[in-house]
Amino acid sequence: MPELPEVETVVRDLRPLLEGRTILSARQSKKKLRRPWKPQWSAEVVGARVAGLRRRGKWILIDVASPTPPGPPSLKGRGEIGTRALCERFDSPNSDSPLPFRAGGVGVLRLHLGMSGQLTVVPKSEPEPDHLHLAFALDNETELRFRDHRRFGAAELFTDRAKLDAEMNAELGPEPFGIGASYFRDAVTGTKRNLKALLLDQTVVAGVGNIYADEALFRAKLNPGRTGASLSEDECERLRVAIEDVMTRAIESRGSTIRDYVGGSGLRGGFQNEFAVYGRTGEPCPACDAPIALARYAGRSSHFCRSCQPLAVSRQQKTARSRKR
DNA sequence: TCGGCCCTGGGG
DNA sequence: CCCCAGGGCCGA
Repeated sequence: MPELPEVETVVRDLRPLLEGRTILSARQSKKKLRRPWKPQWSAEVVGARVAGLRRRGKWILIDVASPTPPGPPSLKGRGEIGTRALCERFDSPNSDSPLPFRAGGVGVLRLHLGMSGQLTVVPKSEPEPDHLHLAFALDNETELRFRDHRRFGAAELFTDRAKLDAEMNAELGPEPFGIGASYFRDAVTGTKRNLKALLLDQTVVAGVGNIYADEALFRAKLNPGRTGASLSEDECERLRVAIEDVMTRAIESRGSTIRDYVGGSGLRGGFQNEFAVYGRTGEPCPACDAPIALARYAGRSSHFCRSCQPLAVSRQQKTARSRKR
């Protein structure tokens, strides 16, 4: 489901709700995610303070100050948490004594929303939804909930932040904002893969998924089936700008909600109302009224305008060009 | 480099 | 029943 704009919206929503808060207890469902949360991680994060929220590509990164290992003995090796003693010990608003964190100890909670993940902060009184996988209590009234009905998501805890960042930078390309023009041109023209596959490849640019690949290709007036190697320098630049542009606009609209997606406080996105091509098969192209076409590239549905995004330069265009010269 | 697969649920 | 879905991994 969620691509970069949706994940960014979740992070922005949750930042003020989570930063500085202490995780008081944790519980998890029995069903496994694609990358499952290990029960021992619950014990490790309880008592930890949320130091910050970040996004890298489609990944959500929650930096937490590690709980102290010596802590209360009852904490160790417990999968099930949530005792009153913990609440009182760590959440006393009057206590300004520093929490017993290991010096310099930092961990990162890394989440991926897969196709159907939702990460929200809600009142505990809200009825528990289906497919809830993880819940972290923040105080007596509020909890952070991660649900994912298709279970393609991921929730993991890493202890070495620098190592995790290095690993992610090795696996992911640059963020779509301010991509170097020469980097992008080389990445595109150096392969015979088609443009749709290129945009979906997280090592080329991080964060683009099926919706925004189609929308960016429409804005750049490029056919998803074109090979990277076939692009001119000018076309590469159009695509680079289109990606940045569509991502920026989508974030401004709080992402797109088609089925499941909600932001960190449960709000739906709004960019689905601005789709030019995605999910609009057969409807008129916003630029030329030709019906939007549907084809399959890189195993994914691809929506585009055959007239605005021609696969090959048409005879008419060739003629027009030669006349110009 | 590509299809198949991991899941659940909704719609035709 | 069939096919489809904002993603990504793994094996031919």
